[in-house]
Amino acid sequence: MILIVIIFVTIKNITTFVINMNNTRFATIIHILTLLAKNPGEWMNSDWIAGSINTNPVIVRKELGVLQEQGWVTSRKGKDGGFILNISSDEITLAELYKVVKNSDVLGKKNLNPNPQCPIGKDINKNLETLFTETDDLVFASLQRKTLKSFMEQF
Amino acid sequence: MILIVIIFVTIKNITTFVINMNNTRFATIIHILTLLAKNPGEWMNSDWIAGSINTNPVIVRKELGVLQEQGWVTSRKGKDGGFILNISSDEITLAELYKVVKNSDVLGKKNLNPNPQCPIGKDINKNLETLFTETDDLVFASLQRKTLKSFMEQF
DNA sequence: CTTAATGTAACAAAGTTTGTTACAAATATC
DNA sequence: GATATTTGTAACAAACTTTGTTACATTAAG
Repeated sequence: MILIVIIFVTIKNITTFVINMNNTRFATIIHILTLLAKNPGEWMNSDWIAGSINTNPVIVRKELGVLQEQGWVTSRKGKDGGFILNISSDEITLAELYKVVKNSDVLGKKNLNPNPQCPIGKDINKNLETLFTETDDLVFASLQRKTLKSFMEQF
Repeated sequence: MILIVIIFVTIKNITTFVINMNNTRFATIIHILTLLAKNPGEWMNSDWIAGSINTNPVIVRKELGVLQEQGWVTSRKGKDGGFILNISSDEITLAELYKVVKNSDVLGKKNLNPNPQCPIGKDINKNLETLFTETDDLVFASLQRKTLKSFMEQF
């Protein structure tokens, strides 16, 4: 008995139906900080870090620039240069990390100009704002209870 | 017995994960459903709905297609056609709405191929998965306590 | 038959994120 | 001082997402 099953599936324009927000920045900076926290006092360079994450050293340096602005990291140029953690890992909460890379609300964005002459359109964004803020606050509160140290100690 | 299965799948532009929802789909579908809930028994057409949201009717019909798949909405073609709510608004939680539109974690996507020879890289995605899931569950639990009805009654 | 509406494919435009190249500036070591 | 190495950053390119648009087949009412 020969059963030949040919399943031919063509999926077109899949992005129309799939919500995708692509952003690895949280994953990237927590990876960087975990590496630095695990290697205190060592000047780790962007090439090495990029090799661990499997990304580009320039991306790593850009993110490290952000982390320096927060005062969490110090850099040293030149030979044997690199980056070290500038603060104890239990002084950084994941909420602070999230804040650094967050660029929209958890539930997304509001539509820009709902119709002010429609009873729903008139108030939708005010009511969404309440809902979106409440949801974000919940995430923040949870992340505030977690530190880089506790994350790092899992490794 | 010989079983030959040929699965030929052409998938264009499928992507994987996301950080913050950087889009308006949640706002759009909750707007649509609020309109329908506020006008029970009325066949509202996509043009009218689009006018309230201030977007394109085709976008609205696409989203309404998704809502129909959930069984929440019924459509009628032709003259005097349109859409009505097919279920009581207190039977739809915002968690269900979110699920329809969400395809990524709140904290974003993971880096794809962290270095398995690095102690951090080796385990980072496993540990991020735990954190990401916990955060998502929190959001989901909160939204599960809210219904379309309670949202709609604010207007 | 005409008019009006959904359903959906295909494409276009706009926007965002990630990766790359290039090079100046800084620093350690010889 | 010369050399090698590393950060800092701008400018650009590539890849990917999201939203909007056009077009038209299908359905239904009158």
